[in-house]
Amino acid sequence: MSKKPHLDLSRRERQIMLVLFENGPSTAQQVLEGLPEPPSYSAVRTMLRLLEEKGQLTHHQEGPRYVYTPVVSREKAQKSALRQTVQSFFDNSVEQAMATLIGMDDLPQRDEALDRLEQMIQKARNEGR
Amino acid sequence: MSKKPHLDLSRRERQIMLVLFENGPSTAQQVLEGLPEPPSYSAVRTMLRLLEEKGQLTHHQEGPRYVYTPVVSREKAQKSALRQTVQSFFDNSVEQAMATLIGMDDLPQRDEALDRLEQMIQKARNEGR
DNA sequence: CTGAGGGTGTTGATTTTTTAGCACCACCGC
DNA sequence: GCGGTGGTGCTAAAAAATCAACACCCTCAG
Repeated sequence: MSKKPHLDLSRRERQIMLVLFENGPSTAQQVLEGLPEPPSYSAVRTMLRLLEEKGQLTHHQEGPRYVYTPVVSREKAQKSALRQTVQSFFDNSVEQAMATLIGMDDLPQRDEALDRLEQMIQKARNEGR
Repeated sequence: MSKKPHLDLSRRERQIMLVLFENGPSTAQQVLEGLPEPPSYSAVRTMLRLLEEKGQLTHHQEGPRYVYTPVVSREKAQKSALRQTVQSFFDNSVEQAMATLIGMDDLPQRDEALDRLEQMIQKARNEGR
């Protein structure tokens, strides 16, 4: 099993996985709607089946159709994605990444968010030991 | 110009860009060394030229050889990467992403890092308005 | 019963990506 | 001067990814 799943996927495969992570479990139709420069419905289904073969997805039947879900849990995917980003773009410095996040202007309700952040820090401190 | 550069790149192209962002400006040889399942030196050079055509890279001569650099500044790439990750995996919640980062176990000198984080928050508060 | 609608599996063709080979040039040591 | 080393550009071929067409199956309305 590769450590960097994203790097092993082709462009469309990646796009599809992202749609799935963004929107949660979806049917072929829904995935199609989430794709940029959408191909044919048929093409999407092929990709989905392929991704399933590669072990990236599972499907379960829901009524008359298939609903696809990433095999990796959202939590793992989150960590993995962040770790990857931090490594590639921040020299492995979690701290720097945090600094950049704080600086992101589009943070809504900034003040409240900062408050909650402080609480998180406190919590982290306590749990630390 | 697309807003999501990563999604428009093929697998190898992406891998190469990442190497460049991780290691900074590099020669073809260095890029090659940074690649997983490394292809031939020649193949790498072709990709580099291609990426340059697509406007992702520039090169400048350094002594006898070329050194390639991403066109997008590191800062922009950082923000863009984080934004993308937050959007795809965290439902656009910067806060949740922060929480996950704080929880990353491999944070070295955890306590000091938390201290500095608090300072960052203070600073953000003041600069906020 | 029968045909339309909406789903699936399979397959082959097209397009893109990826690769490696080859020709050329500059520099350096002998 | 001359061959070897190490870089480049270009290009064709191999491999992978992407796509769309087609056949089949089920369900349900008329």
